[in-house]
Amino acid sequence: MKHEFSAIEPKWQKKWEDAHVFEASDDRSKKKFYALVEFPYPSGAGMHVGHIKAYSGMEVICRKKRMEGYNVLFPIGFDAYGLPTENYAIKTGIHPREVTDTNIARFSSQLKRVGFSFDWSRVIDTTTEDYYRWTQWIFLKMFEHGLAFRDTTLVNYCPSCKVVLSNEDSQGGKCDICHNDIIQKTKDVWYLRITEYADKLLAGLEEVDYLPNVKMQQRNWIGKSTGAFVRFGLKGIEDTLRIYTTRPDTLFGVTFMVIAPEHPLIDTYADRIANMDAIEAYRGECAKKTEFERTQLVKDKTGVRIEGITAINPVSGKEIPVYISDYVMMGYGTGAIMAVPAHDERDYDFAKKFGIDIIPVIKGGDVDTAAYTGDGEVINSDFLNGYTNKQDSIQRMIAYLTETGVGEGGVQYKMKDWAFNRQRYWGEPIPIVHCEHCGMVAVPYEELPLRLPAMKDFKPGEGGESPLAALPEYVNCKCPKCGRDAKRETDTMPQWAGSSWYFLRYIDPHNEDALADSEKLAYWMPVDWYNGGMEHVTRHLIYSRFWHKFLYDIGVVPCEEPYAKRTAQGLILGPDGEKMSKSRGNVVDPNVVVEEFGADVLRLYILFMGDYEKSAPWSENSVRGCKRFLERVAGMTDLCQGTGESKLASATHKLVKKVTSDIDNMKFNTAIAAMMAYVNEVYEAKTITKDELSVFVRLLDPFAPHLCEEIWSEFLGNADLCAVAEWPTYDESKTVDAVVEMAVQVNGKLRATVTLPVGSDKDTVLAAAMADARVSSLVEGKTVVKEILVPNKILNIVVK
RNA sequence: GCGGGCGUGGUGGAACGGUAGACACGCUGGUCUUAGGAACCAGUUCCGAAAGAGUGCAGGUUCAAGUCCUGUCGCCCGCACCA
Repeated sequence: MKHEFSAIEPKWQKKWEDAHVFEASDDRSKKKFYALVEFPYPSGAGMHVGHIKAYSGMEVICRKKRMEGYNVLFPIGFDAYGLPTENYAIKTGIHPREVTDTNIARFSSQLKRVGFSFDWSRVIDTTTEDYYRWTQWIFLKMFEHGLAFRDTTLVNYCPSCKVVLSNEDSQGGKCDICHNDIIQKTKDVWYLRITEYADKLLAGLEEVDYLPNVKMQQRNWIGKSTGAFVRFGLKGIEDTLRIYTTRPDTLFGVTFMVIAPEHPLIDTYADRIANMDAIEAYRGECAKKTEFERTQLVKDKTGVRIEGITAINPVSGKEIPVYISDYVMMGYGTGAIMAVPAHDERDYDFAKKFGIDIIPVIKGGDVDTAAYTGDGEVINSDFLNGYTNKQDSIQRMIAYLTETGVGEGGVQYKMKDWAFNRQRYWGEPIPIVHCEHCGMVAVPYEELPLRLPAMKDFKPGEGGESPLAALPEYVNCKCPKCGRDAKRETDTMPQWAGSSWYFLRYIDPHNEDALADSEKLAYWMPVDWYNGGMEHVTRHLIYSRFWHKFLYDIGVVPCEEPYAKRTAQGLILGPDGEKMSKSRGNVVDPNVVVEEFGADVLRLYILFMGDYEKSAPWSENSVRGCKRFLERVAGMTDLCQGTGESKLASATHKLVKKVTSDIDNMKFNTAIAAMMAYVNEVYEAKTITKDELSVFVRLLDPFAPHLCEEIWSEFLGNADLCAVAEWPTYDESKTVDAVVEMAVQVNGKLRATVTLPVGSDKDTVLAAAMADARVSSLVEGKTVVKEILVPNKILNIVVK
């Protein structure tokens, strides 16, 4: 048989579709397997080989699970709201609705050409009314529970995209969409109170099976620290300066304090400050720097002493100076710190530069040369002297602070509340009405969806307001509560909204009464296995866990964690070993590969490249190797000699065992390598039985399903599709050969190999070993100290 | 700076502490071809006639180390003036 992929691939794709074999059933008596991949953003650039890799792993696992009899849910959809589409629409004048529909059609056909076994009957588009209706519903539930709120604070703002960004979207000080510098701006924005779930998000990580570095990155992002809040008195002022510290045990070592340039203390007491000019000048300099610059310029400490404000150490009563410096951030803790130069490197640098006292309060180290951050006995600290255990002294100090009313224990998170609104058109409208009399009022649930109005000109306003603000018929409305004239919120939700719950909608995508039926949710949730990219770990993955936990708390979903297991695929690099990008011109288009080599080859090669979780460069030559392999597979039909005994019996059982366990462990590359080796054996033996070929075809089917269907049905004559055939099983006792080749070592060095029956005892192996001239010459005349036998593997003779 | 991971042929990469380099690419030679960037066959870690050496480097544990331990160098990723 020849492998004519261009003829057979569309044929089998049609048969799969007609037979509905990949549609999950709601037959709840069957064991379920819910596999999820990150649904694509349907950009104008089309699919990327990276998409194919991201889906191929779960694809193989799902095809195998189906053959093993599971009720498999393997859905796909489109995360279609967002700035790239809107920007493209503005540039070309084509409406984002039209752009989105075109792109979704293109993506769908590309995915189908690769032969992915998605359940197309459940496809989702986050921009459709019957979908975003529920996105808005969840938002209103959060609003109802006080988790969606407005606040005026310093926010990340992208001047180029003209939108407020969340912390997650401004990592590294760059806008996630356009990669330009972001700036800090005070603005009135919508927040989702994700910090309220910080502890739950941390605790939940203990329960789930995620890759270790995924857990680590999330823990890091949440950034929980424990310590204490302390209020320092201010000399001559009836007010206090509140700070956060993780080291309350060093309070006696405080010799100055530092507040962030934006700290409100300065404006509040401006009239008392003698050197306001110098301070204003410094603040001006800081405001010019981006957050990124401020955190990168670590080398040199700068700052200005605030003359006229003196703090009082609440435990020692000492008077201490207060500085402003940009090494303290307004966004973390209270925006003010107590500085202990003896035991903190940053404070040490600052103290050295400004000539401030350095008082050691922990024994060990030498404050003349460097800050000592290690542990040791507490000194110079009154009632705390003599403590040697850090935790004990911290607890003692917190107890003291609490008793005296100047402080208390507390925790801090690096994670911030989620800035949730975007001043843009192409997103879910926020279903809130602003009423002069009632304040912010939710649009009634029964009025959802609040439709995104059709608009011709949706360029963002120059003043940074949403395009929807220019639409009086949308803005002007009646207050749902009092019925008087009111105005609609005109901002929309960020791109991450729709993707925060999409895995729930797949379970019941056409439900009009609820986001999904609760019995169906109980059956399908949680997602058994979720595979996606590492770049989403501190964005989508954390956002969706938050939404899910909220939905659990209000009784909508049956489990606390949405994803039982999370893995991640590595990148496909360009042939030059660099990250694929348009500007480098090293992007490989999956369409071109399918065109030239076929979908089976593309799928197979992507999984054969190397470890699935690691990055690897594209190599067209290796693609050819995979093509050659599939041609040899097709050619095996010419070697197939009916039934009967075969030399390949144990090889076949071994292969079933190997491929089965390798797929479960995402070791696709070694599974494929084992199948290649098997095919090489078949060609060497020049024969394979029908039964063996039938086993082999089913093992290869998840990787190269089109060719396997062809052999399965056209050559082997099976009536049913290979896609629903039974996964082969193996007999452990038949995976062992009658004879094995064993290594013989003398003093740990390989000297010979001997071929012996399986299970040969030590004496037999020894006798065979000594029959070897080389071994016997090395052993003769020496004392044998011991002989170590690893059955069926190795014999090591130790001589002196 | 802190945390995590990784260093194996010309290349991508295999190796429950047990015959290092599976599988594939590339390369070399051959067969068949008008031709081949097609197909097939043989060879391919290094040096060598043999002995030998060999998983970044230096030690250690072990009968046995790519694998475990210590140190060191290099690369990658995450976090980062987080108090």
